[in-house]
Amino acid sequence: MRFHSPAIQYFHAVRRTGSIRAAARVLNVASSAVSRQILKLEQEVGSPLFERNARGLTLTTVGEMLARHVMNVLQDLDRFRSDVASLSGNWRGSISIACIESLTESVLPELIASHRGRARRVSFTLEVKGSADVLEALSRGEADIGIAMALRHPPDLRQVALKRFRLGAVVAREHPLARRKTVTLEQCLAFPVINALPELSIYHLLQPLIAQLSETPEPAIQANSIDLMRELAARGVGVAFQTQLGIGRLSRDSQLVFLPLDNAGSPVWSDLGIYVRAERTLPAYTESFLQELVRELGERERRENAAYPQTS
Amino acid sequence: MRFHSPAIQYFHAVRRTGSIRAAARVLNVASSAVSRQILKLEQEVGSPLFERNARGLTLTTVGEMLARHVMNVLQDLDRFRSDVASLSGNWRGSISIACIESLTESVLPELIASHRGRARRVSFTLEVKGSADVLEALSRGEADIGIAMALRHPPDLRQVALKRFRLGAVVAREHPLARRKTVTLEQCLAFPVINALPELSIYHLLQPLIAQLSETPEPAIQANSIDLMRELAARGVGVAFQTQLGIGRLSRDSQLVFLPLDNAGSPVWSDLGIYVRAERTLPAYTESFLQELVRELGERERRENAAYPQTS
DNA sequence: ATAGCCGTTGCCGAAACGGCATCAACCTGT
DNA sequence: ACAGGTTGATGCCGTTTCGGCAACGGCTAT
Repeated sequence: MRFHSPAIQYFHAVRRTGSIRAAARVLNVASSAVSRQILKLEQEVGSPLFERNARGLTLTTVGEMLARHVMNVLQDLDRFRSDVASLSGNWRGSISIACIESLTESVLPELIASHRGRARRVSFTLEVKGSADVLEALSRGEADIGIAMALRHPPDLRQVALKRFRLGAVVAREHPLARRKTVTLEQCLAFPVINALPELSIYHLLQPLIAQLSETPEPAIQANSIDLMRELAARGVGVAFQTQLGIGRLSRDSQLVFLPLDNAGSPVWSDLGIYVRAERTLPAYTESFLQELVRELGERERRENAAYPQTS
Repeated sequence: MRFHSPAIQYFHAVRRTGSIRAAARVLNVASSAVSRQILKLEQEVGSPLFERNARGLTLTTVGEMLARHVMNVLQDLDRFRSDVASLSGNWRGSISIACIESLTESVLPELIASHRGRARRVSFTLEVKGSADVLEALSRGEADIGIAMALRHPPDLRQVALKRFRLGAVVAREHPLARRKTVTLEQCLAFPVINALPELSIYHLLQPLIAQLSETPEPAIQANSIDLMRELAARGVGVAFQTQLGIGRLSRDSQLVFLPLDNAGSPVWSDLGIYVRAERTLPAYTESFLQELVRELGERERRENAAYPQTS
């Protein structure tokens, strides 16, 4: 089903790999063929699409415009293909998800397992990144669905849903704070804390609050892995900070306790956004999974806010 | 700038014309070439795209899916082209509008004249149709912007804006009703009325109200042209019904009087929708005009509702 | 039956495509 | 400064694809 000019796919491959020869290797054709198609494209557009650097190619402004168009075409072609396939009962396809680490502990595994139980023919590609990288992967067409902290998103992305979860302290069951219902930041800083490094968005949520405090907390542990921070907290090393999304299993085993943060009487929110490329219609199977994802996150948001009502 | 496989454009032409030979004439190629490209497409999709009837071709279900994809591709290609052109200062393009008759008297002419004054390189194609036909032309990709009565629109269209205007009676200056501020339907029916035929949406707005009345009005004049009905009213033939949108000029000359309809104390609304194909990003110059259109209609809506406040 | 339109097919020349070998330009490590 | 590797571009040539012409069979309306 290749009824689009080879130039389109060649251009797409060159953009992704950043090199004509690398693209040729991926495409299993001679590099000269790729080079010629790119030259032909540039001649027809009437403007160079790449800047020829010594080490590979970089998109020009016009090139980026064409990249957008080509991405729209290829993604819509995918949708068309899946539409045709689902017509003959072949409900199959592949969904690529880019998300931040908070989702990996319980939300995504459970959701995908349940979805695969119903639709075996849908395969998944999962990539864990920082929030900014999630949005960029989405923009570059390397993922279908993105889940990230709700930063300001570029206009080529569409925010499908926005869910807010309470940020809280995570401590071991035996920790002195474990009996409280909520904690303030000051109370936490009396103990060793496990801080997030700046590459995690938790850092940017907490830093302004810490800066407001008079005393500077003693440095304890800094890490860039939510998973690692959680395991450290479980072993009583200190107080970690995250949303309840990431501690489902350990919390069930009663090893960890989640204590919502109380910042001068008001909760500290962590906003999670679900994103999709704006200029795109999703294949039916992707749209279906997306709906489940939104529903599940909404359900968790509701449950947590019921468990820890704002007036506490 | 033809970097898409000829099959795409051939398919598009065949879908529009409904015949291979007609498409070949439009494309200035031999019919055999078109036939072969269609056959090749069907082979690669693995399913027939057209039903070969004795008199031309009709899309199959798969064919309609491909038509959607091809429309997305070609419309997005247009946007890309205009993006590139506007980069080098060539702000040019063409906007195709399908709208109902109410807009032709004053809204569209003024808006287009003013827009052309600023952007000479943008050309317009205007087609006046019934509301249902406006939506269909939009779905079929034959228009960029559609203005129609706000019916239930198909999911492949996006309602950019919804403006409501009061339906009213239109009478000549000398008409006995002309001194009133508002009128009821019964008051109008005491005089000869100029009815809309069912192909006009005004018919469907008024018919339910007329049906509620005890007496059946005597038939006077029925017409399917808003323009004609207005001119008849101006000559004192009877009472016509429409929104104030269509009587700008004659009203300024004080030949016509607009009397908002009062139906048991509440106004009769005529909802006007502005539509665009959903799976599409508009070229910058089209988007720009669309914004002006929405703003202008919003302005008129505001002005009229101020002139005839609901509590009258 | 005839004339006209329809889509399809065989044939052939023209254009486009891809592979191979080669070139000049550039970066990198010594 | 030099050699080795990598980059994209180009000339040559066989293969594939495309498009025009003419003819064929199927269908409709007169």
